Amino acid sequence: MKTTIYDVAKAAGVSITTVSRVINNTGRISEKTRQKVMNVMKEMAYTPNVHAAALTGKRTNMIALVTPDISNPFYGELAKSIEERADELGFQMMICSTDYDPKKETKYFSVLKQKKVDGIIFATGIENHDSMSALEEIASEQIQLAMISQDKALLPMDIVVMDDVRGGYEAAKHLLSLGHTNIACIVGDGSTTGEKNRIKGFRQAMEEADVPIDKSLIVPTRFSLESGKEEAGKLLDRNAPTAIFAFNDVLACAAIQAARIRGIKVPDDLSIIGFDNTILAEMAAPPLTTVAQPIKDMGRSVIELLAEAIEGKRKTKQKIVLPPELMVRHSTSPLKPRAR
Amino acid sequence: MKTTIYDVAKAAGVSITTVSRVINNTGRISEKTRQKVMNVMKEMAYTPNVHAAALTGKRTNMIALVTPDISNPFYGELAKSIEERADELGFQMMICSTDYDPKKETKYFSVLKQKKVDGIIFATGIENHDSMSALEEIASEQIQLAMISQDKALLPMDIVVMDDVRGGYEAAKHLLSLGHTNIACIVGDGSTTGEKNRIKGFRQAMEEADVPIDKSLIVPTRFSLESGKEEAGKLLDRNAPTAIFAFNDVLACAAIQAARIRGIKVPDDLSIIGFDNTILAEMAAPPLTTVAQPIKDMGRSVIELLAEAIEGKRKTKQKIVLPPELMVRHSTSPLKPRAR
DNA sequence: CTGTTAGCGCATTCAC
DNA sequence: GTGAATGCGCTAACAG
Repeated sequence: MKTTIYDVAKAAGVSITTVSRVINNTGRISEKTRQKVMNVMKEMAYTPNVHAAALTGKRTNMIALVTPDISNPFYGELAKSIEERADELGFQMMICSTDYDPKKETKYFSVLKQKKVDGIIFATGIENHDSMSALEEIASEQIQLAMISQDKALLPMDIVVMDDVRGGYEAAKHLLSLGHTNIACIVGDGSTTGEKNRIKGFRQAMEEADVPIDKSLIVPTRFSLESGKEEAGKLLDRNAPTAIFAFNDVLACAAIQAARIRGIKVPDDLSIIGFDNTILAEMAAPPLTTVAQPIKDMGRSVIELLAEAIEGKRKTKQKIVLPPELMVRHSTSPLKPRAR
Repeated sequence: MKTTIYDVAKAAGVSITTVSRVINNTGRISEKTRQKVMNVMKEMAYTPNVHAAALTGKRTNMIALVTPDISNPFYGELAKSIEERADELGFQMMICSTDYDPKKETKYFSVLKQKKVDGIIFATGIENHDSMSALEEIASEQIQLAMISQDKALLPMDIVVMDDVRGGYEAAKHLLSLGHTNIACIVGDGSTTGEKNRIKGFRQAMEEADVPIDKSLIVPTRFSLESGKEEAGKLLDRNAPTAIFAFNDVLACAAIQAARIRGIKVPDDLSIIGFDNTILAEMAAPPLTTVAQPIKDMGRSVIELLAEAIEGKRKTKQKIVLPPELMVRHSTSPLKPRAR
């Protein structure tokens, strides 16, 4: 049978209180009995029952990552970086993939409350109204909250984001420096804070360079490969931009494909810059020039903030903004004098 | 404060047993009191404390997915398909990314035991010897085990794999049907059952076609993009295969890049076929012809098997073998008469 | 059909 | 320094 604290206590000739104390390193115990208990625990291969501990109010060491889609490389890489650091800090991670479904979101909040996770990291906005009330209960139960890669927390929580304004700015700047002025943007549905900020940065750079922005060159998509190909295709048929700023690597790949079908050469006839720097950027042909999000750092930062909050080391919420980094590869090139 | 089963019982004017019964749908209760209790629970927004329940031996509804690397699209997509079905079946999923580190593996096994997860799905082989003893304890504690995409279970467990022999066979067959005979294979370190079987299938097809196999055309890699590019490059410099069978999509992309650098056109001068059919296959330029693993089905199948085992519906272990599917895209083409 | 009671394994006052 | 006793919230005999 499973060995309990009683078994250990008996074998060590002490009370369960003493055993509990050496486990949690609380109270005062003589070095001698501590050693004895430790040895017995090792011999019996004793591991405390987490649920019994949780029942008395102890932490569960579980955190949850709420993400729209783990199969998306960006979230996959994010999850990995969080998991790595979480493991080091002694936390296990539950994955909640909402699949952009508000119902699933709400449902998950309910189980997270039940499971008494120590903290939750949102890699998605919280869109659903029903979710909000569930979330408020969660917050009132001492469960710590944090948000990553989004900046629309409706409740007080720690936040880690990248400087999207600067990201958009640098992307535009790069293209401008190569001589491009006829630049299109392939965006998503425009709802996320990230997108809005990227556009803002883009505008800023264009204004500084005194290049007017043609609104017909800003094309929305559903953030998917299919949708990206379609919209990029229409764009290329309609206008003739010499450069495209895609708001993520998937859309950049889509643009490459759309160009390819039309016999437009990247980067010779058309420069394309992506965003995120996921594995796709390396894989693409040609390899993608892209604005890198510091995924690893972002992941580490959130979980560290969250851990601090869980341990009660800090009561004030914090916001960390990390800088983007331009990765120049081979999908962008100087504007050719007689291009298109 | 958190509302407990006592609060509900009091408010409903019944005993906690009755409440427990309606929660778990056990025993016989009059429809009337059941309704009453249900209403009260809803009004009070009561959710049972999972830990208290677990303490009495009830299931935790937690399962764990042990994977080498969730940031790898293949495992990401696998995780997603498992999570989706798990959610439907009422299970939450913990992610354990071992990062190919035996120590982390062992450590995870220990916490999984503590947490009393209902079941564990291995998407990795179990390599570590220390892990084995930990695993045996786990198995002895009623925790159900399953393995996916690998077939080297050291303990009895349910298994879901793809027919890799056939996958290798179909890849070779496809290339042969296009007229290729000078075919190279880019493999990994050769350790997994999947690889061995793919080679086996490849050999089989070649033999049937009476095409001799040149062993120098089988090049090992570390399964990474970098390593793949390097080895593919050496291969192309050294021999001059007209086709390459890469053992996963990452390696296929690597081969495309290596060819590109050398001015070798895909698929005109060189046909390349991948394996897995991850998002990379769609993204690649040209889009990759590849042997699709039925990731979604595989994921669904394991979790369903596991759930059955957890619910005790079946005592005998089962093995499901799913068929691969050839996805013809644009990275392969008929051998040109005067090619290279 | 419903209620009483005794644990599940552990943390935590209080005493000693 | 150490231990006995109590309760965390729930399930499962056992009685009615």
